[in-house]
Amino acid sequence: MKNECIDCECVLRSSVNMKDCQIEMLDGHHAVVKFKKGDSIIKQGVFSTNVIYLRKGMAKIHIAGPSREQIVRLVKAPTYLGLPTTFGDKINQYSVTAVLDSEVCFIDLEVFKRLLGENKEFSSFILMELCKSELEAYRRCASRTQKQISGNLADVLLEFSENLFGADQFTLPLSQSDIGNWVDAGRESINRALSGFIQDGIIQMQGRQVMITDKKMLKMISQNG
Amino acid sequence: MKNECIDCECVLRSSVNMKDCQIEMLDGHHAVVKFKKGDSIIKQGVFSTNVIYLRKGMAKIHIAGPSREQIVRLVKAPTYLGLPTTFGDKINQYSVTAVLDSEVCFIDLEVFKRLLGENKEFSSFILMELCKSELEAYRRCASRTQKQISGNLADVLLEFSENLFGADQFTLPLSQSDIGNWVDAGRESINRALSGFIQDGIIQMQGRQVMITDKKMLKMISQNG
DNA sequence: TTTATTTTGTGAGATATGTCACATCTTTTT
DNA sequence: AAAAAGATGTGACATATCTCACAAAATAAA
Repeated sequence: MKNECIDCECVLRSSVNMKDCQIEMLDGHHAVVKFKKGDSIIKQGVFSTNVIYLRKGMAKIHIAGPSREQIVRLVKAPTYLGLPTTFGDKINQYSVTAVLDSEVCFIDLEVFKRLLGENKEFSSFILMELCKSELEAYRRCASRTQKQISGNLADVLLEFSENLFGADQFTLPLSQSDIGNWVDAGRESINRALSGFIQDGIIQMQGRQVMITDKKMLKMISQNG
Repeated sequence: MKNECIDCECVLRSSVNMKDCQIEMLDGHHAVVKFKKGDSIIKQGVFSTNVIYLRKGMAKIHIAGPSREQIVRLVKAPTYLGLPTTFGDKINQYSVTAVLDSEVCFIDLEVFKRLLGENKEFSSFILMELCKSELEAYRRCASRTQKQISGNLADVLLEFSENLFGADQFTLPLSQSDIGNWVDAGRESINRALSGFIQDGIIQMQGRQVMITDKKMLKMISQNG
């Protein structure tokens, strides 16, 4: 188990020069856990003293809204999760659920904080990540409310294709109902919009397998839809 | 001009032990500027090498959406602005416009970064701020889309009353049109909802002066509206 | 395999908001 | 002070989505 961290993307990913003693500190205070798709990784409202590093897989971040649970973001490994828990009361501020089989590293909060203090590169890396998240949140907010369903659905498909999977063919990790929840639309509306895309020859589907056949059109719809 | 920073909330606010040399560094690389309400403080798309500290006043953060400009947040002093500009290409990622007469401190980006690196307390303070922002963005996202107009309007009024002004009586710093833009509603709908509130004795208005007379009801509407 | 449970596919009607159209008022500019 | 620009009321109508209702598939559980 010793020196597991040295090879972990957790460290590499931050492209940070960790000192040996810092890596050892990590090694001594973490635990790697596997989650199957559908498993809950972080539960909103629960006390926690860990930062979570998603090593492999994909997860949805969802938060309790006034009337129902709402998906606010879909993330793929590698990435940190649960950072907002670090401040204040150590209560998880949102939930995270695996949407693909995933592997996760629990890092002790105190160790994480100490590392932030000791390693400038590391802390500036985390800072950048947070900036990007905030920006993304703003952008999505503006985008979602200004487009109608087909536009938002196009966005989702493009996000899968370009960011999450990096391929024109992929298997949807979310149900239509979840997609609807994510983009603020009803499940039925998503279904109809999806059917429309198939009809128009923009995508092909068999089960949850999606193949984008007319990406240009999809981008068109994403922009003016 | 020397040692202006020592008294500035900019430093106090971060409740950080700045070394004298660090404060001097700030002193040498900043500029205080006043903005009248309506003035643009940050323009999206423009190159910038400054972080901005809002010392006094209030401002709206807005971002270009696919079809129009969208207000994503309203902030009051004291707070930092434009942090996302720090990463990447130094292009402002959103716009900020004063909604009240404001006072702003432009801090050189490099100096700011150096400070982050040198002062752990400072960087962890900024980190916390970013975490909070991200969370707030998620919450608002979930909230806005799950409520209808009266609920969102109630939220806005409560936000003014509790967070922004800390009083039950205040002057709206935004036009109804802006409020609508902020909560994803048409100007007309906001107007009608506002009239409804007045009719129901929840608020009183004369011009943009608002007085909340039935806060309980307002909170009710905020929750189940 | 059989039985539950969760997803997906579609229709028809209800509705909260958006949109357009004007008529005041206010505030700013000239 | 006059003119121009912007902000606010308010009505009538159009419409994109939601909601409800059911049936068929697909998945998971027993």
